[in-house]
Amino acid sequence: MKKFEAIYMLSEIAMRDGIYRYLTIKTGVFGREIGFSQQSTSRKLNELYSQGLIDKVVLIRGLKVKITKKGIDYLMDEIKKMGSIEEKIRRIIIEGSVTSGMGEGTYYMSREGYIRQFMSFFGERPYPGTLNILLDNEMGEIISFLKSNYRYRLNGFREMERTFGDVILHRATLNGHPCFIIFPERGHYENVVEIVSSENLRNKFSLKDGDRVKLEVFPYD
Amino acid sequence: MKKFEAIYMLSEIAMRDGIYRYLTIKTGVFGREIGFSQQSTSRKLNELYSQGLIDKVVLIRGLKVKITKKGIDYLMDEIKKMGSIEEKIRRIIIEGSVTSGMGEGTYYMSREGYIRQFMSFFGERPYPGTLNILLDNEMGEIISFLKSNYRYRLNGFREMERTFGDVILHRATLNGHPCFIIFPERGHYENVVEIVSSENLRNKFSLKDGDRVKLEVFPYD
DNA sequence: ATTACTAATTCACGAGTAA
DNA sequence: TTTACTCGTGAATTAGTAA
Repeated sequence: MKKFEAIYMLSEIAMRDGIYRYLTIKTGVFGREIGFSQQSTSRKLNELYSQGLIDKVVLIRGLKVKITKKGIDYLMDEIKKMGSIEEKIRRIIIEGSVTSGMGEGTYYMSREGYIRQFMSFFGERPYPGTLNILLDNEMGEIISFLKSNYRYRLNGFREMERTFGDVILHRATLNGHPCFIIFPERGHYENVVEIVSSENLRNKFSLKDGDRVKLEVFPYD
Repeated sequence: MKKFEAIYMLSEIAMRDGIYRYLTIKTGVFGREIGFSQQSTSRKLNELYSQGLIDKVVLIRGLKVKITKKGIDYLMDEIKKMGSIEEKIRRIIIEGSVTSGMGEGTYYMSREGYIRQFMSFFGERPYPGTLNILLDNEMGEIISFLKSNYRYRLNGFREMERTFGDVILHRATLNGHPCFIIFPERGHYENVVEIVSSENLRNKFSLKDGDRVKLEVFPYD
């Protein structure tokens, strides 16, 4: 039996609380639940048993199984692996360098229409200006991911005959400092992202154009 | 392809950073790494592609793959499942009722030989007495697990012609209050566990014999 | 050189059934 | 009744190649 299949079997037993105490099952019923025939389930459980991953006692009707220490270790390994994958998913690391432009972003982030929504999400008032980061090449993929998979979005509005579009926001850190990364929902095909924070990050970190920075974006937070 | 196999494939891609950016692979090499032939790997990747779980572009030599949003969601589901299993593994819940006996345990936990080791592990001095809990039936399995899978162990010693044996310790909580559960390494076949804490738990919670309590044991902490 | 098709092979699956 | 064995069947795998 392939390792990932053993993990699947063990996790199905674990979810039914067969970890520290015996779980009573019938190969027929259990098999139907996990997608195998009675015979295959019996065979697979015996295989797990002979690998020392589960304890198994045959009863008059049915059997009781329990994951062994070795089985728990086996599961724990897989859990750790999944944990490291979760980290990769939850924390996107992108690098780039500071570029000039407190222009357009500043104008945008001083519109009360956006600020009100921003404050209702995060409870803090953004510094009325953005820090622009020119991303290293090949980061465009990530931008397009962040544009279509977001948690926070500021609705657009009209103000004095001008239309302001929807804006997408992600929690992020710049050199470890909490901030937000924003994109206009439409347009924006360049390799530049804008950073918003309650502070003036350019001053706070004494950033000059061309300085390297590390951004971590948290699309699931 | 079975779901758990798709998860396996996706996690192998994820671990190679094929999450937000394209990962360049060759079906032959990648296949060897993950335990399949070149042909099977090609077939499986195409299957993932037709299920919308990965993006895939064939290059002149090799191909580039990237997990899609759908694939990430798929992985995230599995990660959550593993997280819930981890909880079950790390937190063993047992219930029982208070029983009398500040006797033997008290004598033991006032021996400096044990106290010194206890303090070097946990930095606190145990109250010189134990609270005994009679476990509900069928908990014996768990005791035997905790006896053989421990993190903390106090070495035995000789004192005034008497031999004190090794003692096994686990972090735990009693009704949510941090404490320790102890067993003598040898003997102890009853259905009773002893609880040690820096405080007198019986007084703190006004426990009388027969009162129901909930214990959580953390064998991995 | 590398993917992916086709064909040969294997081995996993489940029906039937003994225990 | 339910497990688990035997065995026929077919799906999955890989070897051989075409593209």
